[in-house]
Amino acid sequence: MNLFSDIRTVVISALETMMAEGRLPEGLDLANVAVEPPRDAAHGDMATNAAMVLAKPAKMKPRDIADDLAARLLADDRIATAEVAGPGFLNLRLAPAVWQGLVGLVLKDGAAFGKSDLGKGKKINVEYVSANPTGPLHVGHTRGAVFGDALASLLDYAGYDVTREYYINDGGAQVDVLARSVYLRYLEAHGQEVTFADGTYPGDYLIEVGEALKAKVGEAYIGQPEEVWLEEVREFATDRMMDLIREDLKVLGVEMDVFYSEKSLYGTGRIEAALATLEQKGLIYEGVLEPPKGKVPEDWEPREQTLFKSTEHGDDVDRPVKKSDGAWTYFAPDIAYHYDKITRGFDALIDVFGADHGGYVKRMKAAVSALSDGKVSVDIKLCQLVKLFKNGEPFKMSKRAGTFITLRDVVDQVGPDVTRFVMLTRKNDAPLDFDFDKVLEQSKDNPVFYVQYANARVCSVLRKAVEAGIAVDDATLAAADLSLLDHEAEIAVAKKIAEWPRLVEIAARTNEPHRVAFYLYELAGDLHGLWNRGNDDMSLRFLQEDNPAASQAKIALARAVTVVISAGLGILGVTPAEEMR
RNA sequence: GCACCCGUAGCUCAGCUGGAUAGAGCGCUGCCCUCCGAAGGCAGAGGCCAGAGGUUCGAAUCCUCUCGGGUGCGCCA
Repeated sequence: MNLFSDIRTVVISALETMMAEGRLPEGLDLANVAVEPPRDAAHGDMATNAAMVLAKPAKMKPRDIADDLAARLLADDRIATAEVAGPGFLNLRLAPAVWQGLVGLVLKDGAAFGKSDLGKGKKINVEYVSANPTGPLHVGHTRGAVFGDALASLLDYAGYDVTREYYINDGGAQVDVLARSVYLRYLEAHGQEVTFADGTYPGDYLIEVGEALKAKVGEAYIGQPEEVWLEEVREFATDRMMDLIREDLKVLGVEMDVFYSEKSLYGTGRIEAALATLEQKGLIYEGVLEPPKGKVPEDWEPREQTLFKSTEHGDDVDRPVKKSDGAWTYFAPDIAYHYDKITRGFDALIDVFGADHGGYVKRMKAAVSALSDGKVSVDIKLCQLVKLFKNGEPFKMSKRAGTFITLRDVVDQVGPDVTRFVMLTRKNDAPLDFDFDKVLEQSKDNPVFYVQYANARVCSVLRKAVEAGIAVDDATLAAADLSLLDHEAEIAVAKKIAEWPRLVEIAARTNEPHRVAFYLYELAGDLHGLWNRGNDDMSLRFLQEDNPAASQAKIALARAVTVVISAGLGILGVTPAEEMR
């Protein structure tokens, strides 16, 4: 249900009739005909650019097309007025009954209002977080986790078949470092003095892992060389770390469908298979890369290695998949992993990375393009840094000083709902300021509070209505006489609600869940605005003394707002508040 | 040096994947509460959309160049 696409259908069929009747040339391309809300509400409810888009190919004046079209559109009883304006816009006003009816529809459809079939059930894979299993998640991961999770929910809402996935980097050198660090903690648990050299993880969170290892193997590894224990300690430690990470994600309300192990790609022929596929396409060769321009690494020397011809798929230089010593580079299992996603039948892939991985975007796109012959789309979303503040003062993080902020720290202090909402109040590619005090402030400039407060206000009205003996269940409200919603301020709120399905589609098309957060802020603002007008004008109050019919109509509108707020917050993974405390 | 992201009100940021007179919050200015819907409300000022070209009916949005900021840049992950 999307009023804008409904009206667009009316416009398109009118244009087709005009073509059939010879008023327009046959075979015009109508793809660019749009029906949108005008920037200025004074222009009407909807505007179509049809006349301007078609003027040139039809070799006609925009006004002539618009006049003809206007007359035909007026035949639809939903359309009250159609006026030609400006360079050839056709501004439409809809009958009040359309907006009033919409309120009833929202109450009938509930959370389904706004759902879209945009995705047409296509399989889409959203990979996010994918933090190394070497420690707890920190603030930077938090943003990626929230963004990816909200994006996945948004796409689900927009009709995609979504898989949420986490890639565990458990195959590289960093998990060896983890194993050695845990080994030190293990020795420490046995009462030995240990020092943490550079290149090990000194974090306290490994103490209990060392103790757990002691409980498991006793003294078996003491004084033994790495060959004896490295592999088992590595597995033991990464399992522990993944438990920790899963716990962190759970606290934030993130639930993955798939945890995919990098290690599972090694020794199973999968990396070889992926690269063989590239080789068949003539995209693998032995060669020597040019040194990077500008800042040349001091120890740079030309070496022959196995390269992927990523330049044939839009990259700037070819990328090594094997080191000069014959071992795989990090890129090789990544190629295999994405090949695996392709073979699992996904129509589209999304990777959510930190902004510091911006340099890998082109090569990953090249790999997926090559492996799928361009059939599988990849979008790579980069999340910018989170800058922490405490009461307006920058909050510097330092591992050594112990002021390292983890996901758990943030959630413990402000709760999962606030954390998630705030993380989505900026575009993913814009840096985000997160102030521990301001996000908990109960004021209008805190969007989290403002949206929650709107919902809570309506809940309060519903409670009071029940006390007054007025039935306010959704079925009753949907059946109320909604024609009583005749004030322009009330209609304006209904119009805002009508934008919801359209916004969902735009946000899903652009993979930008922050748009949902901004929309909810505007919708909440409209509700607060109507509430405030009730201060001056008693007739605009939701609860009308001794007038159950009017109360039900007005409460239906308020309730419709919360239906949309709930749906939107649901996408963001935020629980709507029923009262503020 | 190259690539990617960014540059919009004093500040923090939206801006419909090309639409009409570019928006919001904060801050600023002015007005408004003797309880019952003020954890505020109403109104106002504030802009060369970094700059210059181009594409077209139409550009903050697309293309090119310049300036300014961030990030990344052979075998690390």
